[in-house]
Amino acid sequence: MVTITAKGEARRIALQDAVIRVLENGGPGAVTHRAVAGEAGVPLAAATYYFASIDDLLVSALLRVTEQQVTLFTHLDGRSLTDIAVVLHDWVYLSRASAIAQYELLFLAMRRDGLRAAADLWYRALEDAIVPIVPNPRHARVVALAVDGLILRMLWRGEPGTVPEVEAALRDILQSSLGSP
Amino acid sequence: MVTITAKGEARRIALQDAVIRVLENGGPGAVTHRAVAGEAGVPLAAATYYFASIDDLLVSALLRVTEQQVTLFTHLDGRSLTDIAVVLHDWVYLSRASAIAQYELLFLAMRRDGLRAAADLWYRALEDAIVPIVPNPRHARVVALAVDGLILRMLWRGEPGTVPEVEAALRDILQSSLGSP
DNA sequence: CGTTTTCTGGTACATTTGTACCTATTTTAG
DNA sequence: CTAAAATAGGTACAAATGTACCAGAAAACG
Repeated sequence: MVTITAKGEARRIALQDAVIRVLENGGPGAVTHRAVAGEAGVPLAAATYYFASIDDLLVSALLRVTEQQVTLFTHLDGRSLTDIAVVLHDWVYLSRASAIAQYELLFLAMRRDGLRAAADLWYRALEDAIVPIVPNPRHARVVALAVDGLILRMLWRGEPGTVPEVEAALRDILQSSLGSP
Repeated sequence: MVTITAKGEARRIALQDAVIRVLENGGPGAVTHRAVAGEAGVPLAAATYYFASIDDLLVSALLRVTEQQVTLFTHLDGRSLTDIAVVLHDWVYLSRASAIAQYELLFLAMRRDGLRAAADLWYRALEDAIVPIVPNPRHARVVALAVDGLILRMLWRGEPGTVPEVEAALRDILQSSLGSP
């Protein structure tokens, strides 16, 4: 019978989180069984025990951050623009490792079919979070594209760097498609 | 005295191009001296001779695609929207390796200072190509963000996949900021 | 209780990697 | 033409990596 112990699950999660941290520091190339095990503070065999291949490790860890971000974005329904700016700002700058890992996922998904579903989830969540704010679906799509580009720019340049600046950028993006609200 | 032979330069370029192809197939992790040398059809020692470290190889190859793309985008000045759509479409789908490498560059630039300048070049070229089309600078910034997001989506999803569809997407993006042309 | 499965932690090994080194050969400069 | 520099191509080796294996501890379960 297949039983899942709580302790085992905790270690699995610890390993997934370690992958994210390794990803932030050294990029996808640095994600090795040994590096992840060391980061998680578990012996090497634990990493190979819970995740047979290095791919399992990547897929699992990146599915995890995707889930986290999807829930983060789906809870933005009735929020104000300032609240959204705070969420975006905190995600990019305070959870930078997750944010970077998230986009590394998108690129891995270009090559690995196992990640397609996760990447799709991300795109859908982004659009779903925007649709209630921008009723016109065609405009919503454009806004989603611009927000995607904005996140990339924040990750790379560090600007806009403050919550008010992020809010201003979001306002600029939305204003261009709010001619008929 | 430092002399640069034409033959040597040709091999250097062949190696840079090989990096791009390896990057497309296997991602950054697959870029090894041996893989690149094999892809370029030169012995291993040639790769280590022209590029001391693997980092030199990456930086050099990615600077190359950046240059190519920058010249591609800066020549769009007076072109029609259809022409721009063709350029974008062909770049993403026909030079897919270059396009992917280009974005891998942006991610590597998050971690390596040696790539900051190249990544900056790319962002600047994208904005400079848009400014003549969208006079209002604030709107131009939003359009640049949306185009960036559009490229990402094309790379990942393969849609919009045809030139007319790309043109339609561009038109949607521009329309939102063309209230006063 | 015992036993069956799950987990732990350690070690070993073949493979791949970066890199250094060496000797011919070709190209350039004077 | 000659000497020097640049390039070519081969090989060797230490380090790192994925992965398999094993014996013992802990937990689950009848």
